[in-house]
Amino acid sequence: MKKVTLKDIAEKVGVSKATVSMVLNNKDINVSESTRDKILKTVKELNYIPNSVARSLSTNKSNTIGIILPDIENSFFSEVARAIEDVASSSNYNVIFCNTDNKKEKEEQYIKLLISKLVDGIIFLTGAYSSDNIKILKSNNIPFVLVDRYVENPKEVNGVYCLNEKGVELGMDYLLNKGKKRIAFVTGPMNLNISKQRLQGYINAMTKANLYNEDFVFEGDFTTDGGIDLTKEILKSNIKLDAIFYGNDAMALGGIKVLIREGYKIPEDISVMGFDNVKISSFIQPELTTVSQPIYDMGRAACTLLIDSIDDKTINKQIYFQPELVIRDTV
Amino acid sequence: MKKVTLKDIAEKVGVSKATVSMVLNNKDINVSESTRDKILKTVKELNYIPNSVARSLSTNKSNTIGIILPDIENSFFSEVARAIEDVASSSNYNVIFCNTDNKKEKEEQYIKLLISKLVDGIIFLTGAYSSDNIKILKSNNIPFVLVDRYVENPKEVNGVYCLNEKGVELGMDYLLNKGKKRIAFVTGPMNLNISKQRLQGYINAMTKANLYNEDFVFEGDFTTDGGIDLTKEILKSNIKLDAIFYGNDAMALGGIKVLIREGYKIPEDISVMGFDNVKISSFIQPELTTVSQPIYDMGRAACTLLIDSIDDKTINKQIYFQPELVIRDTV
DNA sequence: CTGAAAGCGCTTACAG
DNA sequence: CTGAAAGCGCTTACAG
Repeated sequence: MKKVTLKDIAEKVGVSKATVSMVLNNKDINVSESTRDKILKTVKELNYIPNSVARSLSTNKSNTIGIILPDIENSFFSEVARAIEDVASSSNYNVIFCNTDNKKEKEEQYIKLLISKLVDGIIFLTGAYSSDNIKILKSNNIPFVLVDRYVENPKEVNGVYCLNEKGVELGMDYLLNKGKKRIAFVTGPMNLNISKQRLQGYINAMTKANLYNEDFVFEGDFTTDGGIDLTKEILKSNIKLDAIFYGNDAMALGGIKVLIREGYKIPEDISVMGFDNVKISSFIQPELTTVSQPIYDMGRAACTLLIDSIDDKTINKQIYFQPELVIRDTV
Repeated sequence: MKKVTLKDIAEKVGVSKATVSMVLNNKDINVSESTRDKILKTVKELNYIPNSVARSLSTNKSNTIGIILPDIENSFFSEVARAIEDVASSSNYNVIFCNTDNKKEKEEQYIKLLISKLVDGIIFLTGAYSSDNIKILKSNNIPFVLVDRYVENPKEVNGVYCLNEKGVELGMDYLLNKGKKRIAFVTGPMNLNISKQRLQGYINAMTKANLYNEDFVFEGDFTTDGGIDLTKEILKSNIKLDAIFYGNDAMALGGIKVLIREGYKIPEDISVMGFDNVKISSFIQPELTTVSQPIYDMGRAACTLLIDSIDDKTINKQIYFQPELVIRDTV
């Protein structure tokens, strides 16, 4: 059973491939009604599915985009991925996803693979603090947009970000207003810009309140398991604390678990604040008070920006989203 | 800045494109050391990235597979997706993912799109109870494997499944042994085979124990929000219950939330059992007692089976995984 | 209103 | 050990 091609249907109808191609691509201003109808009918009859690889080769456009992210299992990234696929598919793009586990080498490998597959653009959530891979993207002249995490010179690349520093300040204001003084902060991996920004928000607020003490800062890794381990350490250190502000929800989830297990009442004995507003954060009990990033919107904006950028390669834009305080039960 | 092609590097080295192609594809048994070295050097120098679309057109192989699933945001599916991408990428395949929201039309649309992109195979997690789309796959002679959810005639297609009926029986035995008698069961959407199988496990166990009462069965939808709504209804119905067995963890999460909010102590006042052993189920407090499907392993097996099937289109195999009881804190 | 022909960038027999 | 040529299935000027 051979695949049916343009040629087959051209022959059957008795026209040239060019004509068939034109009607299939809606460039049929110059094709008579009758031949168009015949062509369309035959396409149905033979169940013709165009070979878009061949199409890509001649048009130099694949109608697929790539998304490079640390781990699709992480609900932050899967929400971004969903948003991206939603707008991509409504603009007739498919999306290839790639898990890097924050490894620079994997990122590089995937970038090259995607370029070789002629993807029309790439959405890049980098976990490696390095601009080498950005250079590869640039030198290959492929449209791309960064999301959430950026490296040097953000002004020179398309990007979608959240105002992390401000977000943490928002959360801190709330904590401070509630009378919390001894507030610990658990950072993300410190090679990531977003970790630095969030920590900066904490430092700003604590300094302003004359409460800053660097012993209250703990370096985490943005994972739930990391949140568990670090919280155990914090408890062991015997520092008396009013609240713990986790640099993201994943760590806060781990933290809450340890706290409850150790007999702490939340928020009576200790308050907990997260960051991200991942879906699960409202599924747990007590529901997590957190700072929300508009994750889905950010993904959507990224994909829209990418597609604009594919259509007009000169675009170079940065979009900043506002974080918001989400008051629930843990403070 | 034009892209560099095979021709460019052939010209620069002073050989034919054929020769370059051969060394790049490791079919260079017949190429002299010296020309091979020269070629490899030039490839590096010019930063040559092969155009794999052109390659696909002549080899009729794209080295990409498609995965069609209801929603990548659902952690069950994102875990499967991660497993698939892991084995795919280690075998040099990329993966395109498609969200269908359980809509048959979307499934069909994506299948056709993927076929037109010449994907080498498709992993299909269908949410629609219909074999029409399976027929399209078959008639196009494209390798595919079903995961988790199947339709008619499973013997005729590649598939990876979990023994759902047995899994629920496992959970029921545990509940029954703990002396629970008034056990409610919340099903998934009843048009899915997996929902029927899980319900059947419940019916088997209850009937055997002489405890079956159809008033204890509630039809859910596998979502957390659905779990919330349904649990409220169950409480309102005033049926006295020892335990609720939810057809999947997502619904159990919603259920636990409602129960706690309404003042029930788990497991003292009422026990809760889930199904899936999704990652979050151990992040909540109390940790969910559930029946685990080996999700990651199932994804990995599916992708391995798909690749085997791509290499040898005659393969037709069904793999069944054993569920396991995971005892934690909610029973 | 329609067709012939070149081209996209590869791979693969085949010939020498 | 290497090259010339055909072919994969489309699209796109160009000509008429």
